Amino acid sequence: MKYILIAEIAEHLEEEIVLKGWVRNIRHSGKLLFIILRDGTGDVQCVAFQPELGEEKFDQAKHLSLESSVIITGKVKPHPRLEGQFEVAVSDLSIIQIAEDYPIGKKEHGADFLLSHRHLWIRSSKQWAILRIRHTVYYAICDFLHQNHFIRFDSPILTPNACEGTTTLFELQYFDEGKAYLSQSGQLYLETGIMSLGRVYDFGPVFRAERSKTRKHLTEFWMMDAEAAFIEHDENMQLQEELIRYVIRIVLKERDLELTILERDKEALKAADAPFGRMSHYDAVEYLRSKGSEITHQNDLGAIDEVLLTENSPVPIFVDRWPKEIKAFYMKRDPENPDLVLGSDLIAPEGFGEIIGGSQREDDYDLLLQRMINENMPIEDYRWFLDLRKYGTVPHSGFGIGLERLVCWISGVHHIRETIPFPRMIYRIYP
RNA sequence: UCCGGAAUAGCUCAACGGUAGAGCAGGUGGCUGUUAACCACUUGGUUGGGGGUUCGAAUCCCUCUUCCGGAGCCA
Repeated sequence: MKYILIAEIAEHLEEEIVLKGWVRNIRHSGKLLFIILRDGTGDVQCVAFQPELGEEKFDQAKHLSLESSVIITGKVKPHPRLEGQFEVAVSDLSIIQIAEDYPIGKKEHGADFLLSHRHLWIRSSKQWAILRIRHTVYYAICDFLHQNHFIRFDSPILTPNACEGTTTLFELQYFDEGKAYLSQSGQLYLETGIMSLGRVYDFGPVFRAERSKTRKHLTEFWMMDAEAAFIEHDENMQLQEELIRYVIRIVLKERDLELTILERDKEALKAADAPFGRMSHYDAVEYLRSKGSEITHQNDLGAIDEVLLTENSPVPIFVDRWPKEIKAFYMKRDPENPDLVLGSDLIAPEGFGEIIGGSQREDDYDLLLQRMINENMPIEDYRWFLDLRKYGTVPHSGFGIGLERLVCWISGVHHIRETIPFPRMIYRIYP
């Protein structure tokens, strides 16, 4: 008898097969018994009929609890009521383990309880769907970058300095070498990579010890940083747009069931696969003020501003050419206005907010050094970074995507904590 | 860090100064097509900790703890 995955069940219609998995739900009605079996690749209803399975096995099956692990043998049939679906007529059943009382019930639970049981919560169908979309977003990003000649270049997680001096770092003692820090971004290391490989990206966990407490923040999250030589500001935004639209198309194509489980508005997602909006920070501020925001030309966009900006836009919007005071030291000044930098944020629609930050980088040694001195950065620690501007400097640009934020927007999930297997937040590190 | 809210059965909640209760989960039984199945019966409580007011506190007051929502910072 052939052991198959539920994902492959359509290929085995009218065949006797073996499934191995867990009991998602069980109901019985006299001599009939329905088991919703899940095996990680999908769910299928298995139907046992007492006269066919035998009294002893049927009685055992009746006492299966939620999440018990079982091996089911049976014949694949079309579902009598649900078009295009299948069910399994059970001919044999063996129990691996009867699960103890499963803490996560069929009715609703609170956030605290679910987060404390995250190791079990991930089995629930919505969580299953989100994690599968996360996987697809991850590999679609890598696939797009590979097609565009980007080489994976893993930047270190243990670093001697802050990449962007402003935000808070997790600190640890590194043997006898003094303090080390968990990386907030691999970007500065990526800039070294392009001088060897032309186009590079990294993808890994980064850490922010900010005491942020919102549905958009994690202290440990996965970031993809891409960096490319000879790509300038406008091409940089173009590349980001193509990447995001590619990811949307792949998710719509390969994760339709998961989007349905999550009740994601697929039409809204489809509508985002169209040319993105572009707006300078100056124009964005003017627009927001006309809508009643109190933002000024020296401010970053607040949470309400991000919602206001995109509320009538089906597509994400780039906001670029920011005042240099509110952006990082490494961003290149705007040749048309020395008070601005060639940085861009990509703001996702549907009230979601920022998903990408990118910029053309300062490639002139003297201007970069001056900027670092102005920010009181420890120049000696960044000798290696400044060296890049001494030995064959070139115009170059890059951007960083927060994986969980992208997954959150694409899957239409309310809180970022559901988009990573084990979220790390200011007041939570278990499990 | 700041502002707001919450904590009662395993879970989700009710009771708002006078005998702690429901639904779900668990248990037992019933039902040949169920879809968070249904029906009947049933187990289950130091009302987050400490202190106070009161004849009497889950309920009012103080305090601590934990969590949730939002802001700022950012991806």
